[in-house]
Amino acid sequence: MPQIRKTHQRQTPDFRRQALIDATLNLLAEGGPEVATVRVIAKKAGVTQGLIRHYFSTKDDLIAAAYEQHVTQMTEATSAVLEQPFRSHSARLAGFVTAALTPPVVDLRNVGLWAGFLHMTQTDSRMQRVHARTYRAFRDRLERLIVVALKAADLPHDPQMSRRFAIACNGVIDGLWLEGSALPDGFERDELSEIGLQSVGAIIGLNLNKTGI
Amino acid sequence: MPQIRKTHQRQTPDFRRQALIDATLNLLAEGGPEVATVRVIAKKAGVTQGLIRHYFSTKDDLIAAAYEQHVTQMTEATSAVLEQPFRSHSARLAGFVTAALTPPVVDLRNVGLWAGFLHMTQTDSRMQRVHARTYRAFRDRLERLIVVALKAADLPHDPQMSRRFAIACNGVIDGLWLEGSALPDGFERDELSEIGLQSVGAIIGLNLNKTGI
DNA sequence: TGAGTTATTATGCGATCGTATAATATTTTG
DNA sequence: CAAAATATTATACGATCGCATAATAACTCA
Repeated sequence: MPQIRKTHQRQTPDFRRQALIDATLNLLAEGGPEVATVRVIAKKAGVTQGLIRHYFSTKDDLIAAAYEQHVTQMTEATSAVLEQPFRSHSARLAGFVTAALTPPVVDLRNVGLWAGFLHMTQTDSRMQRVHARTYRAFRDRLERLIVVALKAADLPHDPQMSRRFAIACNGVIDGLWLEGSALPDGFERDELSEIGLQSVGAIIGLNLNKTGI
Repeated sequence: MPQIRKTHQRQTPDFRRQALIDATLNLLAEGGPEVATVRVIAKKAGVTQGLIRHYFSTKDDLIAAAYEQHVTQMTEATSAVLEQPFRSHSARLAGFVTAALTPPVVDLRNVGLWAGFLHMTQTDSRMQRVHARTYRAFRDRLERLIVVALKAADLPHDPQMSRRFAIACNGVIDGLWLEGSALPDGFERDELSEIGLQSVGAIIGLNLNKTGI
């Protein structure tokens, strides 16, 4: 009986979509938009370039899908820590800040993606909406944590102040995230999150450094 | 006498080089690497694309020249403030931090450029050297300012500690710079620099908020 | 097992990419 | 004012871009 040589294997749509999205994100993170061409993406995903059109009506569609997944994943990676119990509201806030300043959130890959997506989020309206929504979700969550921690410590707080606190803390966190991700060897282990806790604590007037868990 | 129609005007090499570099930076900042093609750059500079080859041996050469000018300009914009006299060493440090967190250093254009250049600085060895040199120059200057301010305040300091302080403060500054530039409407006037002074002060244990000039 | 479904490959098209070279216009100079 | 120098334009080439369509292979199910 003749040996039939399979040229390829069928996969489920979900599998292929995911492979294409992953390849897109990896290329975008490593080489930026110029490198992430349809042909290179397809090759990295282990398919031929025609298949992209079969799953995404256009390249921009694939990019947008990849962006949506990336920001969702980033948000979840930071928020997951809040599911566990904490000894105090301060510790809860500290845990959140620490998670945002620790791998896998702090990662050169994520900075590369952030840079690669920046201009698109300023131009493409679809990605603009996703960006705005995600940014506000993170900051609002941070603000709620701050307010609760201030209340528990019997410190004064009002809406205007807490909003400003949240903006400031968000800025510090983003900055440290940027620095730590872009310069992996620039900080020692846990140094980044310690600085983050100290800074956030200084901004809102609460000591977060040794709150335990 | 016949009307002779000039098709173009000659310009000095410096003028054309500068026009090409400016066009490159503007396009890179607004649209990223994909938009900054030789044809678009030439058009924005008011010349035809062939002229690029006349002044730069390759496109990468032009990009590298543009990057070099950009980082130099950024550094100078921040350091210029140190030329003026200050009432105290703390005020001097505060002035430096404030300058780094105020326009024209804080600018959406600069973030766009930073994002556009990121992958190149990770890949191209020439741009990598420029990046490393500039980053260290900024951080070292910050460290010297911190050490002097600590000494003047009779606070303890040692090499290891001041290095860590400089890294941390640099991180906070970069973060706030990023946040303030990318979200121009997210902060009120002077809010960013105030947060920066508060955070840097908290990190090194010195009150910088109302040091005057 | 054979027809139907569709995932996948194969191939081609027009546009644009960076680069190279020739032609031309402008300015300088002897 | 003619000739040399060179800044600038004009044009072309091969490679690659995103996208479209046809051909083929793999799987499903009556």
